[in-house]
Amino acid sequence: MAQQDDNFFEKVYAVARLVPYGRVTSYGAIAKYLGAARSARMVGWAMNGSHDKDVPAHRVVNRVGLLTGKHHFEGTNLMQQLLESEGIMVKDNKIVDFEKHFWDPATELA
DNA sequence: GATTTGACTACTA
DNA sequence: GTAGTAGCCAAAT
Repeated sequence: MAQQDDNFFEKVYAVARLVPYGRVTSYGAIAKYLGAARSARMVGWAMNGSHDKDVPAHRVVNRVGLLTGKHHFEGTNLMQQLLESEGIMVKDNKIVDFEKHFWDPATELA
């Protein structure tokens, strides 16, 4: 059985896992890649269950690179710590040079 | 089956 | 420039 999973959630997880080390993406970018560009919220929703999956949700931020979902992590700085651990600079819960670290699946994966 | 919610995004005041 | 509201879509209650 292919693990493609037709579920919207699984698609989000799949893309999130494809995010390369030291890169980040936005909910809208993933949503767009899934064909639901206007369902950026769905991506975040899917992330709610990402804890059961090995999904690097810390690499997924909002369109401005703000760590909006950090509240959903265990610690208050866990998300930032993970990002900094990958060489990404985080300032005030926001990714520095977000554009440089931005990884768009629709562009990178095409 | 209808209502609420939700880790977003964009527009408008 | 900041703040608030509206629009989207899909899942959970």
